[in-house]
Amino acid sequence: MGRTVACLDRTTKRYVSFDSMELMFTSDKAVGPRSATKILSAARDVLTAQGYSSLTIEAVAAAAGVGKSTIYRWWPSKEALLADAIADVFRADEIPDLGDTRAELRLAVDMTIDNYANEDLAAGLPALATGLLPHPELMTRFREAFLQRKRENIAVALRRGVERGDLPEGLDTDLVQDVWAGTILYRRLMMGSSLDDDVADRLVRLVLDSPAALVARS
Amino acid sequence: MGRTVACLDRTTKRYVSFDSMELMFTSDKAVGPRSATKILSAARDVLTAQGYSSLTIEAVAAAAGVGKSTIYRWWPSKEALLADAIADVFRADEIPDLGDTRAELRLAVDMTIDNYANEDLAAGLPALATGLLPHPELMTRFREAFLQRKRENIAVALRRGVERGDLPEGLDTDLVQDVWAGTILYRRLMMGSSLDDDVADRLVRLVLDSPAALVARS
Amino acid sequence: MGRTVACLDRTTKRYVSFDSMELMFTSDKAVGPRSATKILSAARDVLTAQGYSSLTIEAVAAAAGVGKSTIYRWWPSKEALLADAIADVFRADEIPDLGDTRAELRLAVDMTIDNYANEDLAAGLPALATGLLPHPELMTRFREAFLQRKRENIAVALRRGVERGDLPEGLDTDLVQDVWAGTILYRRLMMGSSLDDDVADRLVRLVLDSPAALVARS
Amino acid sequence: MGRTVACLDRTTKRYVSFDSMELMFTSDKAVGPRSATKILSAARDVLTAQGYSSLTIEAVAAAAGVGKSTIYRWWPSKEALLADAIADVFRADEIPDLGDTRAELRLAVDMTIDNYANEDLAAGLPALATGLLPHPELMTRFREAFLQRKRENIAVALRRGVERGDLPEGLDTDLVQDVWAGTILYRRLMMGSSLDDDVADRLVRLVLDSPAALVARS
DNA sequence: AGCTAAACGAGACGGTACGTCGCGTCTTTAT
DNA sequence: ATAAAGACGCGACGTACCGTCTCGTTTAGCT
Repeated sequence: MGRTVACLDRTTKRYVSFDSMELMFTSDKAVGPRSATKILSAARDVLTAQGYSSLTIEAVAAAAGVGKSTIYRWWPSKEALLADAIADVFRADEIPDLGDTRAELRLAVDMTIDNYANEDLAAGLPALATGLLPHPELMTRFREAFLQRKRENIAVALRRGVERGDLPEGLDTDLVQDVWAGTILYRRLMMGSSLDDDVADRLVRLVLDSPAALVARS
Repeated sequence: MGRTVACLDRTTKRYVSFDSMELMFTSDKAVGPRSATKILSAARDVLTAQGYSSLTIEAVAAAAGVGKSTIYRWWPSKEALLADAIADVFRADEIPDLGDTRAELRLAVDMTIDNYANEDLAAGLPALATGLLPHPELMTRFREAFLQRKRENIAVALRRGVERGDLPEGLDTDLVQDVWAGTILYRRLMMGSSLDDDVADRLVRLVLDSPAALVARS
Repeated sequence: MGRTVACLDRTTKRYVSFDSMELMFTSDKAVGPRSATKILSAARDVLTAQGYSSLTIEAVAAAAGVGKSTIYRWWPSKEALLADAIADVFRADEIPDLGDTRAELRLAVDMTIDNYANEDLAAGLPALATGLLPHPELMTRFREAFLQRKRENIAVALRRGVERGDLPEGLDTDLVQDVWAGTILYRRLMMGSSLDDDVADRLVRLVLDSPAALVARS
Repeated sequence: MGRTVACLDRTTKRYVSFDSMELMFTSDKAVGPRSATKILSAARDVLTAQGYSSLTIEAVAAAAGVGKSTIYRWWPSKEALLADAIADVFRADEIPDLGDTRAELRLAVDMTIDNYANEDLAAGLPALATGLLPHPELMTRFREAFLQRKRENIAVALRRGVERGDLPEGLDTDLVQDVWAGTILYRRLMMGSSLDDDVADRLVRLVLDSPAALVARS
């Protein structure tokens, strides 16, 4: 299971996001920008070291030792670059079957916290939202490339809970994840609150205890 | 009860937030920007009509028929201006005592949805978060000026629910509001999902049904 | 008698070239770019020190300690700037009445050589020609602002020669000047030949000796 | 008798100009760019159709259906390419012995006008001058490859005039040609004046009538 | 006829300069 | 006296070409 990276489709001349594993498997030679790694990592470095307001294409190019045009050749905008830079380090692990629904849910919440509470990259998320909001089609592509895998992996764990009878039939796995991610992001970005053990535990219990509210409209 | 607006203290040269009522009451003394209303409303117009990326000081000045320096005299940054422009229309109503906890919670959720799902202004929120994130002290002041009143009014309603016995002693009102606001914002900004009646109802039931998870650590 | 400088007509919002004397006479305060002098002189410095291929707007701005936009605000193109920079030091003296036609013609030829053989600025002339050729209307304005005065002053001297009987009625003063300027420029730019005393003398004699060929078509 | 074309000496890695006849005669050895003709003609096409400012290597390569590297393989710079493109169509005919000096001189002047008044290519000449000025050695090589033959052919005709006694001993054939070419170019490029029959005739008479001024310093 | 080496097309790359836009400051003009 | 208008130094934008550099792919002369 790999990360997504940017690539220009040579046939359509349109930019597409490949899964890096696909990339590796489809070609033993590097396809796409030769310096994709260098560039994405430089973008993260700049974001971490200087903050979003200093995340300019020129700064990334300089940090990566690359010409601006190389970045523009492969990424159509700062948002696209930022999306890939974040996606590249976004956790989307499969939740192992532990035989213990509560433990699995806790793993899912922890992974979500890992992603959103990441000191540096989290700063990029609202910026990304700002940039993508006026372009719903980009937003959709971003969700698919970026959040899909993580949400699917977590949904698998939730469905295991349903099978075990720990969670009710018809659980709205999307809503559960919106509650988790939303609460975590909101506390992180707007409230600056802690995202400690206690909060994680309560988010788990919220799902274990109140399933009726989280069951999809019949 | 008025809205907060920004103002530069001429003595200390520091930026301060006035309650707009104060402003209105003292306006015969020509304190504060004469064109505050024009400017904030122009800012919202630009944001609505052209999106955040076109929300420049120059555009706001032009739309308000005002010189750039007039804006800079009173607001130290685009973020400050944006914050006031949003705060100016942010709903923070008191929740009336309906004698019915569920109905009151629903009012609270609806108000939150009103604020965050507002087609146009919501676009400004992640931008605001982006701008404020590197400045925790600004973020704090923003929270106080901006979210405080709304959260207090909702907390009053939640505590009424506790007194009525509909909600448990020790309910963590902050966490409740984080779950509500977070879920709503996340769906609005990241998922583009609907924020319909059903979701509102389930967010209410989530709080009514699973109080254990929402009680502060003992 | 002044030099031409660039100026934006505030009414028409179009760029115009003013005679600097006019400029001085029309306004005791500086009209036009506050740093016109700094900029034009920086342009000449760069041209002299590094050659035309290094004469970039960015280099001029840097050398003048000025923002690029200040240059673009007042000059619509590199050619316009170059034209003014050259015009600013282009000799267009009146030829004094010496009572000696040969001596006056020699003054005229020497002035022409001064202008075109100038080690550094001459390099700018073919560049200017290249830039203006596709825009006949610019070329016309350039001729008027730039060459007119010089040609008129020389024509005055030629007509004195006609009055004295040293040159024939109907002398084509334009053709004379085209022959002089053309020969000098061609030797300077294309042949790299010397432009010494001897050449100057022969260009004078060419006009004194062969008037028939230089009389306008009857 | 052919035209000169550019070629990179594979041994010395220096650029040399071949006479195109040499090229044709040696072409069985595959010397020189296979697509020299295509490229030079594409260069002229671009210059004619879009002007000098659009004469980029990339545009020429595209117009010629050729890779950029093929051009760079054979021409070290845009100026070299332009020089060859112009030289390729530059007239340098021998002036036939008509037994009539005036008629022969007129042929020479007409040929010069043909070359310099060519609507499209003339635009390339000042550009060429601009590019070559900072490199005197290139300028010299250009003169030799480009102007030499034409000037020699005209000089032959002038010397026939001397032998016939129509022109004086010691006539400075270089100065004559500088006057002709200079006047024509200057009127064409700087003045935009006509280059009609009348001008041609007067340039001829200028040389026939005023030989003293055109005799080399004794 | 098949092989080999060159020349070739295509175009990615690190760069430089372009001309534009908006920033936040400062100056001028006109109430 | 205050504010509009807007010039200014600055820095990033996204674009166009530069000249260099791999890449396969012709293509032509030589076994």
